[in-house]
Amino acid sequence: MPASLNQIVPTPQSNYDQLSITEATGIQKKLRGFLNLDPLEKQIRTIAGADISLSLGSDTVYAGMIILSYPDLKPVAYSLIKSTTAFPYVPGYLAFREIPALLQAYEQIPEKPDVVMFDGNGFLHARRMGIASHFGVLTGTVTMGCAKKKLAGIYQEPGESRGAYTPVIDKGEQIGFALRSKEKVKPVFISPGHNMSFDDSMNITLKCLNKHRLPEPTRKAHEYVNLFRNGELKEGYHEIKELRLF
DNA sequence: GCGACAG
DNA sequence: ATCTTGTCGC
Repeated sequence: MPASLNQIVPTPQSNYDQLSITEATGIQKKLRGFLNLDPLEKQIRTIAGADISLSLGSDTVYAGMIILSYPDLKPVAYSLIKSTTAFPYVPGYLAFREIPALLQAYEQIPEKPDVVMFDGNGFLHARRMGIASHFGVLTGTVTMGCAKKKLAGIYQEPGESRGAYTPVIDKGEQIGFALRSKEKVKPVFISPGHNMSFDDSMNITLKCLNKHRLPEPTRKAHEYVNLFRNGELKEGYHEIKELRLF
């Protein structure tokens, strides 16, 4: 992580497991000062989905990031890492439980993706520092969040048609969107993580939707980490061979 | 004190 | 998140 940040937050890999909630809150408040939500200027060529798979009653975590071409959304590579976590799941502090392993998965990717979409929130957080924003500030990358449940704020139910969305507001400030990603399903919650705007997060998400409720990046990430946990995929970085029909 | 509460 | 079978509905 950037040298300037190394002075104010502990190294995720070695020190997140031992933090108290009070200390974790302090770190989130410090990181918040580095958050940038300016519009994304460069064009997107690849987007990654990040997720974790866990076994019940085990501290082992199967983390992974799957890279897709954009806007084609074809899987081109994936990075898998088996690790452990000691920090418990506490609403509002998901980053401290999942980021150490996700950082390992990210670091072993030779050609970094232009955007990383997390299975969780970014700005849509009580202290505006959900896992997507936390990871983004730590690594200086472009990130966003897509959660299956609301973490904070209030919102009006979006229209029933696919693509309808409403703002999620907290303390008079917009912190994200509630999006009907598919007809007749509960909405998903979208928010920018770091180095992109609210509009960017919504536009990117809409381009990543197909027939499913979850956008392709996180849907594929979830699929891959589960295959990894079941032993059907191996740890490490792997490129997906282009399927040639002749 | 009460309700909410990502994965 | 994960544990689990069938089942209801588009």
